[in-house]
Amino acid sequence: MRTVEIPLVGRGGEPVDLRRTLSSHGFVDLPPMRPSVGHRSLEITLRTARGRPRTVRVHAGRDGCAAVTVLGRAPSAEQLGELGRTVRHVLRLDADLSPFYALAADDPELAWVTRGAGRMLRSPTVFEDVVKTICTTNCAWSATRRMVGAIVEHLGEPAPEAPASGPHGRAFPTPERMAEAGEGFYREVARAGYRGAYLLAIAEAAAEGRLDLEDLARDPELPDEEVERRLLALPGVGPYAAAHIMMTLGRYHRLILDSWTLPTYAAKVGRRTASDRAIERRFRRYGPFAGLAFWLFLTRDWVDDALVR
DNA sequence: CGTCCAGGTCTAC
DNA sequence: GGTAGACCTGGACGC
Repeated sequence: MRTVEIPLVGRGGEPVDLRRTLSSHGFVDLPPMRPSVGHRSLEITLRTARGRPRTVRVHAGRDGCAAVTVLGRAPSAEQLGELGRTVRHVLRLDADLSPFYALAADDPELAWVTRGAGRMLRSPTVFEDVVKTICTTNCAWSATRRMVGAIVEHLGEPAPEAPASGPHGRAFPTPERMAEAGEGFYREVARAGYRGAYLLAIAEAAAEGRLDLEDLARDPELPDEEVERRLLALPGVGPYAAAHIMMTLGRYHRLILDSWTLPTYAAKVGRRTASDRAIERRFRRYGPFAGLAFWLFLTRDWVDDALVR
């Protein structure tokens, strides 16, 4: 047995569109994830509690299920179950989006999301999403890919069947491994520039137990303000990065207002510019889902674009 | 070739 | 609390 099937249903019984989930945001294009052309399936290399990481392919299965197929030699039943649970986490199937869908159903411009959109893909760990987000700040997407690619290629533990080189087939590195890498790696290999010091400081704090990022995902009782405060306290994390990380944490109250979303919104509503306040007013009706509604409004055509990428 | 700036943040006023 | 300037990197531009 190398395949396990996962029902594509949210926790509130709402539908889940796998392809739309695999196109939910740009991180799907960063190692250790790799989407197929058209985003109909996804390869991802995941750590396991015991033994080497394994690469799985997530694709459409039977009867409204996602199938998770382990590449290479067959895993143990225990490991297959573990990989399936991690994929459920990555696909965010434990979230209940039905209250959001109830609001969106009355919004002509967002009613389409109720067919199963809005499930933001997440990394297995908060640490990974924090590192990746810092690698998106103040640089072009090509630079983000270079930095994250180098981190995974040189520091990530490979699956047994991984290719000899390249970033794929390797799990995202642990904080310990990223802390060991040292300044030289971030400067000369990842070419992360001034971000290197931020990444190193966060990796060291997490490795030494001074910082528990995973707690942010584990504890739903933490108020949004407290989560945001802790994120802003991290070196290299400002308002944009905190809002983006909070979205990966399933906290959608804040809108991501940055140099891409503002002009994109303006273009979609046929204006030259758009103010933060006007956008916040437009999406206020979504309450705790405002940031998610805004994001989906901007990325509606991403699935269609994926067909021609 | 120099300047600008990309899915910003930090520090110093 | 709000606002300049500096900041690594490397493509995209203008000259």
